[in-house]
Amino acid sequence: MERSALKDAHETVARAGLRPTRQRIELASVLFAKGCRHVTAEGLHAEAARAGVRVSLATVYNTLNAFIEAGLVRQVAVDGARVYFDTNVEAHHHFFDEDAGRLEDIPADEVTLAALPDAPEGLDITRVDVVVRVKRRA
Amino acid sequence: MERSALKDAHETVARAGLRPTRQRIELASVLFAKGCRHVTAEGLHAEAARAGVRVSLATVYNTLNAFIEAGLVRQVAVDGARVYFDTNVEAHHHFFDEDAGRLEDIPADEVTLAALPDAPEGLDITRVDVVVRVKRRA
DNA sequence: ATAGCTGCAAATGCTTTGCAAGGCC
DNA sequence: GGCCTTGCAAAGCATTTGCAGCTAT
Repeated sequence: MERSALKDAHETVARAGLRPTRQRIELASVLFAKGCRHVTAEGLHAEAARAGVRVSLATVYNTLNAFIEAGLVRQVAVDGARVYFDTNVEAHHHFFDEDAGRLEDIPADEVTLAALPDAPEGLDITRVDVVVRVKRRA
Repeated sequence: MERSALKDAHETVARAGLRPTRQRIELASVLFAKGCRHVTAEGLHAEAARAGVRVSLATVYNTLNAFIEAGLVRQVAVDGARVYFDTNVEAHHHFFDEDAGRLEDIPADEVTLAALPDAPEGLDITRVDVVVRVKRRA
């Protein structure tokens, strides 16, 4: 872990209005080090451990939930069994590989929604998620 | 529960290649009685109980899973906390009310996907799900 | 100092499973 | 009769929470 990565992570956490604790900074630096990613809590915990970062799984959950609230990451639900956390908070969509249980980004401009119905009375649209489910060719 | 509804349900179950047991027939008749619906296992269990149908929650899960396998219902994952079962297996999309945790169908022809990327190498698209998230107006 | 975090372990909530008893062909 | 299904209770997972101790400001 380079010094600059930790410094950036510190800034990211602080600017999000969260107290920059050791755990949050280190998790942020693992999370945002390599571009956009899709991780599970368990996965991030394992990766952090591999990087020599000591954090409890409960803290990983608490931290990810705090990051969601702060708008640093987004939650993606595709298969009911587990929740994915997406470091890309820009408008975009997903491929979901049903065999591997893996998510992959689709840039927003590669999906065009030509028509969309109005939201039911009294409700506003907050987001439109498109999930393209894919499978190994038979 | 009318006799004809149970007879229809019996036929539905049998035609799907499942053994038409009392529980499956009764659950099918509750499930398919009123057009398209979105239920949780717990919800169906409660509704069945209200209709005087005795079934264990475990059997509701087993039955719904059997129905999925048989193509009678479809699973919808929108919020990670619970799984919804959709009696509409035709192509269509969903509104998801984040406040109420309720799903509502959007007919396939009200959403137009003008552009869609190719699936990654070696994978085929099995389905495209569009979820329009809505919220009470602030 | 003090309000907010962390870690552990226990609790929770949804879903599945093991196994004996019962039902369908 | 034989195999599949049911029901109950217990197990299993992913996630959350209670609480005592620690840490950033």
